Amino acid sequence: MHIQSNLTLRNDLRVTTGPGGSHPLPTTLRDLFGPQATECIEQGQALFWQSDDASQVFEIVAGAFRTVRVLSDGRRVITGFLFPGDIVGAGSPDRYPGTVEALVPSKARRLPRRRFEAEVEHSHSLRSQLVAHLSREMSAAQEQVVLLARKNAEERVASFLLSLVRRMGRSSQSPCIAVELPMTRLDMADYLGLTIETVSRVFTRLAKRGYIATAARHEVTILRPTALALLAVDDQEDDRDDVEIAWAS
Amino acid sequence: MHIQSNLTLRNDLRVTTGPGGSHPLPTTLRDLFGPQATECIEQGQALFWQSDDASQVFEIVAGAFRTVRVLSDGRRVITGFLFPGDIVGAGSPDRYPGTVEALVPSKARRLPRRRFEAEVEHSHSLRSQLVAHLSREMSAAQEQVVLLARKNAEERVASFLLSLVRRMGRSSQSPCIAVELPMTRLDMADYLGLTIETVSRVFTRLAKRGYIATAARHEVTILRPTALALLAVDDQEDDRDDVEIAWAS
DNA sequence: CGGAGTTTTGACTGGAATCAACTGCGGTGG
DNA sequence: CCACCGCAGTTGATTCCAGTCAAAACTCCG
Repeated sequence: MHIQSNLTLRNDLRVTTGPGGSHPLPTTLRDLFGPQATECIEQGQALFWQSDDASQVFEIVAGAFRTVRVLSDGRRVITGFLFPGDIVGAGSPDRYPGTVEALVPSKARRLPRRRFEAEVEHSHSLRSQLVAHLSREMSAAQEQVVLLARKNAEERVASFLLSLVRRMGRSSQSPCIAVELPMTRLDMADYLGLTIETVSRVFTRLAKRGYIATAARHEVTILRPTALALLAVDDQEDDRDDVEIAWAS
Repeated sequence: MHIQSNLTLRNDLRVTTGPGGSHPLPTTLRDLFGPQATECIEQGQALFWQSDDASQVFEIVAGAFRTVRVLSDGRRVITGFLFPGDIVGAGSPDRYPGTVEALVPSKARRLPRRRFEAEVEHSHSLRSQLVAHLSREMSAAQEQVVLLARKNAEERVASFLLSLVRRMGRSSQSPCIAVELPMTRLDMADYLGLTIETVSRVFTRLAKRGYIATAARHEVTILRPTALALLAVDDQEDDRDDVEIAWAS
């Protein structure tokens, strides 16, 4: 029951403006989106809505997104943020579990779910990548559960900032790290299970203590990463043994 | 293309807990564990520990388990409970994300992960079941995120009780439902992001209002399921279209 | 400059945590 | 049998962290 449709699926659409260049064979999940057209999503626009038929899988190409759930009485929860390279919709065979909205003008590619699944079906490597992908999503969700169940406001914000650093990757290995915050304070609050006021207060408190500096509205500089990591508690306990903490007063 | 017809398998219970029925072909993930020996795990004993090499996959046969994470300073979080029929360890290719401990004397079967993966590799049907399984785990985790981020103590307890009813299955369709609680108040508290005292207070409050009755220590009767469902808010918003809101005063 | 939306700051409130005492129950053994 | 213990759970008094309400300050626009 093998179908050697790799060639037919790739068609002969040229890869347009992709940062990746040529794609001889889909060796990663991302590569599957190579031939797809890049769509522009303006700020606030949704990629898809909660409970929609999950008929498409998306790759984020540029910008940033939030995944939103809303309770019947209006309470809002953001279950995650999406950044370039992320794939969304792969783990929901039925309905999308939340609405995905662009935080800033963004770009994405889409693939019909049947195409995505067919491709994954053909390749052992892609299959294990998919499982690994779902596993990573799961452990992120569990980390969030720990944060919401047992961390206080400061610990939540500290964990959040560090997770952003980890995902966006620190460019230089300088002691201070600049982090872009494409989301608003409200988005952070709804992600961290806090209010906008509490998030704001924690930011100023951390700034006064010299842990961070809030340059522009949507940018934070982390001045003392190790101190912040202490605040964040066990933030995803890697068994790193290079703990080496700087006890600067 | 041949994509359809992989959804034909219904996930839920067929003849389970039968003492060693015949297993002609593994058609469900559970069937894979059929030939394995059933191990007895006594109360408090762990099936595996957080950060252990995830070299085994388990099927819960009898009893009940909790999945525990502990922060460095001792704060405890229970990320989930496991009941007969559940499969655990399938979604963690690397390390187990938490410690799984028996709440009561329990039984389980184990399969080496390589065997599990090899079997799944052979069968298209098992593969899609695995994805469905991971997807269900994911949506449970997200439901927990919503609960922890935005629900108050009463709503959390109400949601919890209803989720137990949903999982254990109401035996009779009588208006009142007896639910067994194999876990202690502390377990519930650590699952719901509350303290033991708050859980206790909410139980008595719900009992005084006639929503539930606490018969024995480890048993609750739900007297008014629909009232409790209202309290639980949007508890996993099925897209029921019989919304029909009563705008009483 | 003005106006709307976002963020910050302040005063006060409230719900859950904390601290502490008590109850009830099951087991154990005198 | 019952006195004793220990544990799980309940109840009460008080505290405190984050929420709420309100207003001011800042930004980004035209």
